[in-house]
Amino acid sequence: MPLGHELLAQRIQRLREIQALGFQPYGRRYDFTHTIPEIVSRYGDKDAEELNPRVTVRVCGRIHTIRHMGKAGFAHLHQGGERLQIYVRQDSVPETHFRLWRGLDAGDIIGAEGYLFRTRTGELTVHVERLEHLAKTLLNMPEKWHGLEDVETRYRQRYLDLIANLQVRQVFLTRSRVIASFRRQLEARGFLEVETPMMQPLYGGATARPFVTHHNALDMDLYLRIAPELYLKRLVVGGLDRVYEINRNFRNEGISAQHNPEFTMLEFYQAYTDYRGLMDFSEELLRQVAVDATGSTEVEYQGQKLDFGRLRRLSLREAVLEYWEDGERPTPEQLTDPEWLKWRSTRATPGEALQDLFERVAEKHLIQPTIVYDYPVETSPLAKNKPDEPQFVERFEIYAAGMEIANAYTELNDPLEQLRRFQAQLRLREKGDEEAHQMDEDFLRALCYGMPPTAGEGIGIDRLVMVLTNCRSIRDVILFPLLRPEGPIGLAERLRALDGC
RNA sequence: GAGCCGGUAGCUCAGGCGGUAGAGCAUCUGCCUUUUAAGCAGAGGGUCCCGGGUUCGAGUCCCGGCCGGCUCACCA
Repeated sequence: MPLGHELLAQRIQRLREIQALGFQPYGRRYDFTHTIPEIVSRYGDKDAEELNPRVTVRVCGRIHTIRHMGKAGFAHLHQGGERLQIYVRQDSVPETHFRLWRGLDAGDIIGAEGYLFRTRTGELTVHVERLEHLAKTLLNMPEKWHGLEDVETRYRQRYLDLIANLQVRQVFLTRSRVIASFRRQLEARGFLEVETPMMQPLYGGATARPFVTHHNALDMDLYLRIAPELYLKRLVVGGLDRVYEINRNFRNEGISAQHNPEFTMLEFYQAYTDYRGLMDFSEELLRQVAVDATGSTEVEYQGQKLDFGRLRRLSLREAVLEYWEDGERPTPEQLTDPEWLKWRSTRATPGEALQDLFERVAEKHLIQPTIVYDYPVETSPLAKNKPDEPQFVERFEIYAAGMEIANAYTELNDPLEQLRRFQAQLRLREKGDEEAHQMDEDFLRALCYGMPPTAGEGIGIDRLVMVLTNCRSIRDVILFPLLRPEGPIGLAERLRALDGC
């Protein structure tokens, strides 16, 4: 009989023993007096005298380690990312409670009532007088020393990863603080949080291939959104001058350490400002997010110090010139010369070639948080032209750790120019570019009613969290990253065999 | 999609040139009333990812597949 089965049989047997002792293997509510983090912060620095007269507490948590020693024993309970030791001795608890204690396993969730004391080695510990059983583990916990290291298991069974690896909990707490910080800051500046369609009859707002789904009752195909942009701008037309949305985008493209098919984006739009205004705003936002998430504007990423205290700013063309490596550095004029660009990229238009050049030459060097501004019009179908250089648009991206983490621009609000841009996209589409924009005539109609001058920005939450938590892979900041199915697990069958259900 | 690396006990990992599969933790039994990677004595536990092939013999060599990681490509 394989161990997995034998162990499961033992644990199932133990359920009956717990019941026979008058406890419930899966208990009901437990009215604790303190969480374990509360105990630690309140009594963690109290010495033995300060714990007299006795402080009685009721605590609960999951057993992580358990040390049985004949007629007594110790265990560490975990709750809320903190741990607390409990001490159970035969002559301090009712007999059935001690028998319950003898049958407890690492992984079980229990409640313990007793008084606080310091052990010989000085560790704050609950001297238990009553136990309660709250949940039985039927499966073995990962090893106490190494924890759960298998990357695949960590992603597939994130619950186990969270139990075994406390740092993982920290990453997701930080992620939550990042999002809360954005909400707080946007709220404070009068931004309204909205929700726009995730299922869209036309997709747009970014260059990407969509997921397609189908609505049965309406018998129509729908696209999972690749961006909320066109809906958010409709709202600005409608007079919601400051709106934002934090939600998932879906892009049917490759998976990598920086790409998950669904990812979380903050998009916000502010009327009556432009991309220069958003540069200043972004700087403030990111500085405060870094502080709220990590306590400092400086964070360490893969051995390098990144400073969100101030964002460096340089134009896309300056970035290409600065990081040029191969052969003779081009002149600024050459970077806008279609003939020169044609020979330096396989892309069809001068603007695409220039951006291609930027991505190849400069992107990987942009380690410190940096604003890169003024992008070619060909790659930015929704952004407003620069008045003095119409082949460029008022657009910037923010880079950190060599990754693009934000994209912003002065929004194109001229419907006639928008129509021309859509037509240019349609021509690309006809040439087989699946990522080119579709014509969205309702969006065009909205612009025809007049959209105030507006600037908008999207910030990739996952990537920003990677940088702030020193994670190398986007899968480490997404609780359940997309994986191929693992195949049959076989647990249901084993449980059925053991329980006869 | 391509290249490289990996998959061995519940977990973390060893297994030299092909010869009946190992450790620590966990589990079970006994001892142990302030331990903390508790300790001591004993025991059980394996579809070596799956399927073919070579061989007297395959965890090991070859081919195909599955799953994952990394690096590219694409992308944010």
